[in-house]
Amino acid sequence: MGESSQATGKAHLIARLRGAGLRPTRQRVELTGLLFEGGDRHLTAEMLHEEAAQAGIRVSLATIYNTLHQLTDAGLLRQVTVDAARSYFDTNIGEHQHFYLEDEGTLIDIPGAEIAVAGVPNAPSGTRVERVDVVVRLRRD
Amino acid sequence: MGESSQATGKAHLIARLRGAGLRPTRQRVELTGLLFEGGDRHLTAEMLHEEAAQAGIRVSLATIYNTLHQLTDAGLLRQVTVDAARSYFDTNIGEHQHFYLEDEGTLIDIPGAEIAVAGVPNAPSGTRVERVDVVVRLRRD
DNA sequence: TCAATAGTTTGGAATTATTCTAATGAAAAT
DNA sequence: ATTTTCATTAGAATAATTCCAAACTATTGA
Repeated sequence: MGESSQATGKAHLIARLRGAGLRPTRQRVELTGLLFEGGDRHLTAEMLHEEAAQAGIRVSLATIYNTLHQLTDAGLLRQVTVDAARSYFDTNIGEHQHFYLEDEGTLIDIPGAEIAVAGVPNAPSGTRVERVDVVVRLRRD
Repeated sequence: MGESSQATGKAHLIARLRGAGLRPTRQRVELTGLLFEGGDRHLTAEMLHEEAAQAGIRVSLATIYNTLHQLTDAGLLRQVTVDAARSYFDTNIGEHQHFYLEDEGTLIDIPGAEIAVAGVPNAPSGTRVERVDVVVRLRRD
């Protein structure tokens, strides 16, 4: 019963997908459920695939990739490039930056208000700044 | 004559490799020559391999990768992660940041003095900050 | 100087993340 | 209900990178 604000907010998810111009297919609804109903998350395609499997959701890896990219293009996810080996997708699309724990491959958000980059030179002519990414790389000591 | 500061500073290259604890093999000397005798550069393994080929240097791609990583570990190169698809290696190891032209996959240095990051929170306990990377992503407009 | 040792290079196979493809299935439009 | 459009899927294909075992080279010590 009672579909609390988070759990199983299916209608909400469907609206979200529609808003992004995406058909609310079974797979997309279930994946966006996993993605957006657990606070801020940083996941790779493999991680999401695994999580879907655990949850009993049948989705191919190809669809995982498709969906992650579509959501990214729609501005509902942000792709984070910190490790050449894999791509992370961040469900937090607000302004913020990251700590990256290189030893474990873990990302931690740094709220946008706390951090500031000063002195960025003008973008070369013919280009515009799309985003400024800050990655604070950490090592266990 | 004296081997001007740049051109054909073979002895210099050998000393550099020795200093890094690496045997000055033919391949390493030639590759470090390409890397360090042309100012600040940003290259991928494939780019260096190609460049070596052009210069008539016979080296396998495996050795290119080995050498790039060894030089990186020795602190003579800095690996730059801006694109999930490939790794760049930067011959400028001084403090600086980068513009990244996403449309062309090109990196441009931003001198360290010009840019500053303020408000980085303390590193979580048990970790230390290894480096703060700033990437200003550009798009053609 | 030369053999013994330790470290290096190499081609090709192997691995890994990701993308592509063509066929099948499902949602939207008529 | 049917057609049209878009999505999903398994598996093949790609691309960057790493691994491997054999062949080679620098260094060391007699």
